[in-house]
Amino acid sequence: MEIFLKSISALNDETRILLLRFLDEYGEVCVCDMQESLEMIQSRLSRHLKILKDAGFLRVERKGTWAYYSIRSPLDRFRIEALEEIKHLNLDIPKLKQMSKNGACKI
Amino acid sequence: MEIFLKSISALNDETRILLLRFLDEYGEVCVCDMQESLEMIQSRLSRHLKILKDAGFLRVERKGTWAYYSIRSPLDRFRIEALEEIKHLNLDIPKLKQMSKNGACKI
DNA sequence: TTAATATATCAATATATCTTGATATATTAA
DNA sequence: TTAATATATCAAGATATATTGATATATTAA
Repeated sequence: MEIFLKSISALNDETRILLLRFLDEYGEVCVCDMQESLEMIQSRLSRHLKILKDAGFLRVERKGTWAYYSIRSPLDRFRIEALEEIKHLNLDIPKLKQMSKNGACKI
Repeated sequence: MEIFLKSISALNDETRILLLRFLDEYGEVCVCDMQESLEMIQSRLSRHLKILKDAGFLRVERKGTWAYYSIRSPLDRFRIEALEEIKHLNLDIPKLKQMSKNGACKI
């Protein structure tokens, strides 16, 4: 599918809108911390992160066992405006729980 | 639904992407001409036009029996960028058939 | 290499959206 | 007002997408 159409269908989901807002807020977050913070089961989270990455919104960096996701940079103007609009939605952003620090993550 | 989310779900359909591109190309077009040009049955066309209008992309002006649709102006930056992206998709735009002129429209 | 943890993918069901044909409403002209 | 044309909405089945639990793969440490 064309990348713009992919972006649109990626944005067309409340879970993914929240993921974008969350990462926009906290920067670089590992999957296990997202599971805790957003209270999502792993398969669901992983699926949506992949869709956002394939649509050009996210980048991943692996550090050992963990995968750290963040908003890709630089973004094109369409995606920048989309993130701007998402910011204006005034969503409730869950607090970031950093289980990965001090090795407390046992997921 | 929030207007931005409406825009996203409005864009998440190939038929509507084509309608936007078509109106971006030809300006102000009446529904009966769109039916002819795009070879869509009336109910389908009407449904998609309503979704695009409710999402803030289109405006309608009634002139007698006919309803003329066009891209709304001014548009916010997100929608401008979206239209720009759609332009770059290089879609095949059907020729405009103006049956409404000279009263030839008998749909 | 093995065990433990983290992440990705698969398959089935549930949910949402599109298309179509039928019907309802609106406008104009006779 | 009635007839004709244009547009909008409704309801049903068809199609696409999301969620979930199960399973597969990858990485690290012992």
